[in-house]
Amino acid sequence: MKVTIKEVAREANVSPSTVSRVISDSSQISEETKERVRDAIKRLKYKPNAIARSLANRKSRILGVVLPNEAQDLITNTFFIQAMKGMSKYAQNKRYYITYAFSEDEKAELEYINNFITSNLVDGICLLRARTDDRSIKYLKETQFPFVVIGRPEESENLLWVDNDNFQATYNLVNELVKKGHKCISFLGAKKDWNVTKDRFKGFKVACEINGISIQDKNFVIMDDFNEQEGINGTIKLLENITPTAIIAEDDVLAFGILKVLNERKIKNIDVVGFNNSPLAELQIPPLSSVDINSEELGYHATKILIDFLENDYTSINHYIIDTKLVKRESFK
Amino acid sequence: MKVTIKEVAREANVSPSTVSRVISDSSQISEETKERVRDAIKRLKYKPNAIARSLANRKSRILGVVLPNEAQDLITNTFFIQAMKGMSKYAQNKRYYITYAFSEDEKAELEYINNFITSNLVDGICLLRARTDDRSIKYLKETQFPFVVIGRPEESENLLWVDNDNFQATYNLVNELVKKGHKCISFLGAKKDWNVTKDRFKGFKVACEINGISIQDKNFVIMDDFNEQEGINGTIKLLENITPTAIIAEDDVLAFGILKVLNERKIKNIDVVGFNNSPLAELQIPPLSSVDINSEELGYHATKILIDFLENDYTSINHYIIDTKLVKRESFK
DNA sequence: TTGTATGCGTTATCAG
DNA sequence: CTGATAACGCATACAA
Repeated sequence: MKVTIKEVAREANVSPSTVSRVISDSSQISEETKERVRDAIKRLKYKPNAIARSLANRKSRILGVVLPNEAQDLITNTFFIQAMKGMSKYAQNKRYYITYAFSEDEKAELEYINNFITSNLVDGICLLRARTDDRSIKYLKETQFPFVVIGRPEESENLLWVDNDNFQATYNLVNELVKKGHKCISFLGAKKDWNVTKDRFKGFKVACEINGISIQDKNFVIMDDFNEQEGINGTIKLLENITPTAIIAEDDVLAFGILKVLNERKIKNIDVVGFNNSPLAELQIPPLSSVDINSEELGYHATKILIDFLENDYTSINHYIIDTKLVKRESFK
Repeated sequence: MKVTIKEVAREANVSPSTVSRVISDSSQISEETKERVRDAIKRLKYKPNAIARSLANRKSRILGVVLPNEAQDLITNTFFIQAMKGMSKYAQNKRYYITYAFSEDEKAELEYINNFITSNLVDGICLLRARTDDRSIKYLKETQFPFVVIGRPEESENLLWVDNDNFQATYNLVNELVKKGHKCISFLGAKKDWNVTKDRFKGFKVACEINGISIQDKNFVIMDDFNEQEGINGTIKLLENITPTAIIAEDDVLAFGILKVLNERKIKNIDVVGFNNSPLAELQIPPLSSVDINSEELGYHATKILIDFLENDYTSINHYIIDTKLVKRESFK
C-alpha cells in the first residue's frame, strides 16, 4: 500500500497540511518541525503522489509533444530523436514530464493537440517544425494554450519559438565559399513555402548579391519534397542551364542526390554543402560537408522557453536562436 | 473556465454521478437519459479531466519508457525512434499516454524508474534493451511493478517481454549462406554479455555445426562496443587469422566497418550481412544486406502486451516474438 | 434507473 | 507557526 501524506503526518505528530508545507519548503515552518517531518518522510519512504498534486495544483508538470509523421522523416529522423533528447534533458532538470504522440497527418495532429488540451493532461505543448499556414499553430493561438514551436513560425509575435538563424547560416556559408574562390554558386531546396526554405534561400541570395554574384532563375531550383530522388532531379535540371562551382543544398538528403549525379557524371570540381549534418553525411562519397543545426539544443531550449514561460507566467524572451556550425568534410574544405 | 461534470449534470438535469455513468457507458442507465446527457456534453463541449479521472481510478493511463544512454549512438538510433513510434501507435489506440526519459547511465535509469513508480504517475514501464544482470529489471521485479522489456531478459519467467528470435534469425541466415555455397563463415559481434549477442552468436554457432562447419576461436570476434571503428578493428583482427567467404555482423554499424576494410583492401569476394536494416544499409558501398528486426513492431507489441496485462490483470501471453526478415542487397544476394 | 455521500491524495484558505 | 476544512474533478458504494 502506498504511503500518503496522512501517514507521514501521524508519524511526525503533525497535521497533513504541515507535511505539505514542509514538502514545498514553506518559510513559515519552524526548522524543528521541518526536521521531524523530514525524518518521518525518510523513514516511511514517502513520495508525493504526482496525480493528486496535479489535481490540487491544476498543473500537471507534463508537456506534450506532437511529432509529425511525414515521409521524409525516416532518414532524417535523427533530428527528432535528438530534439526529444534535448527536450527531456531540460524537462528532467525541472522535474517536468514529457509525453509524445505521433500524428499520421495534419488532421490527426490537430486531434492530438485538442485532446492534450481538453483532457487537461498537459500544461504546455511543443510542436516540431512549423508548416506554412499551420493549422495547429492557429488553433493553439486561438485557444491561448501555452506552446512552443521548433522552427520559426510565420507570425512569430506573441508566441514562443526556437530556431536556427537560417538566413545567417546560409549567408555565412556563401561567404565561406566565396572566400575559397567560388564565383558561381547554386542553391537546391525544396518546399518553397516552408519558412526554413525561405530563410535559407534568402540568405543565399543576399550573400551572393553582396558579393557581386548575380542570381538568376537558372542559379537555383526549388523542388517539391525532401528526398534523394528530388535531389537527383533537381541537380539534373540545374546542370542543364548552368555549371556552378559549388552547390548549397537546403538539406542533406538533397545533397545526397547531388553527389549521386556528380559521381555518375564523374564531375569532380563542384563543391557541395548540405544542412543538418545527418549521420549519413560523413558516409557519403565524398564525405559531405554540412551545416549542423544542433538538434539537441533546439529541443533543450524549446522546453526551456516553454517551462520558463509556464513558471513565470510572463517572460520577455519569447524566442531563442541556436547556433549552427559548418562541419567541413571532403565535399568542401 | 473549464467545464466540469457538474455543469453537464445541471444542463441535463441529472446528478453528476449519472453523467459519470453515461461517460463510462454504464448499462444501468436508460437510453433516454443517456441521450439527454450526451446532448448536454456536446453542447457544452465537455471533456473529462484526465488528472481527476486518474486520481479517482488510481490509474493514470500513462506508460513510462526509459531510453538507455546507448540511444546516444546516433547511427543506430532509428531503432529507438521506430520503437517509440510503434509504442505510441498501440497506446494511442487504447487511449494511453506515453512519457519518456533519457537516462545518462544505469544509475540514472534506476532513478527515473523509481521516480516513475513512486510518484504514482505511470501504470506501467517499458524498458528498451535488456542488459545482462539488469538492475532495472531486478528492481522492477522486486517492487512488483508492471513492466515490459524489449529484448529477452535473462530470467524471462513471470515477466513481459518482446523480442525477435535472434537465435533462429541467425540460424536461418547461416543456412542461407551455406545454400549459396559458403563454407567458411565468420561472426563479428560486440558486448559479449548482452543477450542479443549471446543469442545471435549461438544461432551462428549451432547452424555452422549442423552444417558441418567447425567453429574455432579464429572464426569469430566479439568487440566491446557497437560502432564503426570497432567494426574496422574487429575485421582486421579477424582477417589476420582467417579468410572467410562470408561475415555476419551482429549489427549494421559493425558491418559498415567491415565494408570499409574490405573496400580499402579491395577484397570483393566476401559476402557481408548485418542486422537491423538501418536506413544507412542501402547507402553503403556495396549496399549492405541486413536482417530487418522490425523495430516498430517490437514497440507496438511491447505496449500491447503491457496494456493487455494492465487491463486484464492476468494474461496467459507473457511474451511475443517479432518476425525478422533478411533484406538482400549487393553485399549478399 | 438515478441520486447522495464519500474518497482518491494534495494544496490552499482561514482560523487560532 | 500550525491545524481544521474545503476544494480539485471524477468514480462508486450505498440508498432510494
